[in-house]
Amino acid sequence: MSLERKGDAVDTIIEQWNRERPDLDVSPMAPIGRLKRCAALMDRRLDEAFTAFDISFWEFDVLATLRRSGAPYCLAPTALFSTLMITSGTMTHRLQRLEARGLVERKANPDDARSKLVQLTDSGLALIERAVEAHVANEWRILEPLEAADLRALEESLVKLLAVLEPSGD
Amino acid sequence: MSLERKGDAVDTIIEQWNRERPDLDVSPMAPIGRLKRCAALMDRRLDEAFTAFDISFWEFDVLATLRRSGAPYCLAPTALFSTLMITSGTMTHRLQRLEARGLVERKANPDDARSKLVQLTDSGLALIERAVEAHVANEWRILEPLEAADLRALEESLVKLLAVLEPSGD
DNA sequence: CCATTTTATCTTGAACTCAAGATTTCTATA
DNA sequence: TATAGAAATCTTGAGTTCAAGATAAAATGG
Repeated sequence: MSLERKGDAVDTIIEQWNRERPDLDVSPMAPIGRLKRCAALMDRRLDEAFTAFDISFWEFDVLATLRRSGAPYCLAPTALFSTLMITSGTMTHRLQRLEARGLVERKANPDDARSKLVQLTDSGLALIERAVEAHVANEWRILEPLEAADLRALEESLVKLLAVLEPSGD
Repeated sequence: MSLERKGDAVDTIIEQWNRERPDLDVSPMAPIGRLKRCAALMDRRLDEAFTAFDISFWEFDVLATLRRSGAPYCLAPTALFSTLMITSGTMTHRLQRLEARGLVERKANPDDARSKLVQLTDSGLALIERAVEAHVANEWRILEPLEAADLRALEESLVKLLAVLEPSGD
């Protein structure tokens, strides 16, 4: 039951605060600090799959959003940057890069002249089809060391945390 | 037992992939996607506490690392950027900013002329003492909607995930 | 004690991001 | 149908980050 756990980086931080500021109860730093650290380490692991395709995380994100929207793999910029949690300016920049690489193309929106739709090119589609396979395989590999029960518990915990954090919970 | 859960953003993404690429088992996207999304949303919430002190997240991070190292609140740059998971170049830039704001100062290292130690100024110390209090209070506030048992479960899950991701597990 | 290697840090240049403001087009309504 | 307000996007400028290379000092092995 009470297995001794070797302290990780977050344990060290909390011990330091307890020594320096015993007046503060910093226990929320445990889940929050680990969340941040897990996310940072996870990003690095995920990036490894993308470099094999010469794309970065954000390029994958945009292409994958278009791909999973279904044929004809075409969305308005607003739909993209809302989903991706980035600003419109960042979206403009990303689209320029992707268009320059020939992975997406812009076309007039017949219903709204304010926007130019973004569509996967054949080349972009071919790339994302292979990249997403490698990405998912990589995710399986990363999580493989976790016991099935632990993975389920993690999933369940994150569902509850996300529900608390989602803007809809304002 | 089987309460219906309203789908979140990650559920939508997984449903899309299942429709578009039924050949792929994308179930690892559930925990990984939520981890990323939780981390992004958490960052925003944490930032709110810092803006009240006119500092950004990275400024807090550096000052806090110095503060919790204990008196005399003085570390070598390498110790700082290793802890903070950033490159040396980024550290140089951050230190220049913090020094310009009068929150840290540089002093010769008597034991190693290659490094100039970084130390909190009185002003920097005063700032971080107040900022960390606000930060911890904010963390309590953010997690407060979670049931105690759920918080414990989350904590436990993240410990296990972090153990899998930490570089020591190479 | 000298040459080599390692360590610590800084410099440089490019990339990515955001906030705020500008532009163009749509929408509702008087 | 004008017109004000809303919406979609782009532009601009500044800030943050990293990778790679430069520099200086320390440690190591004869």
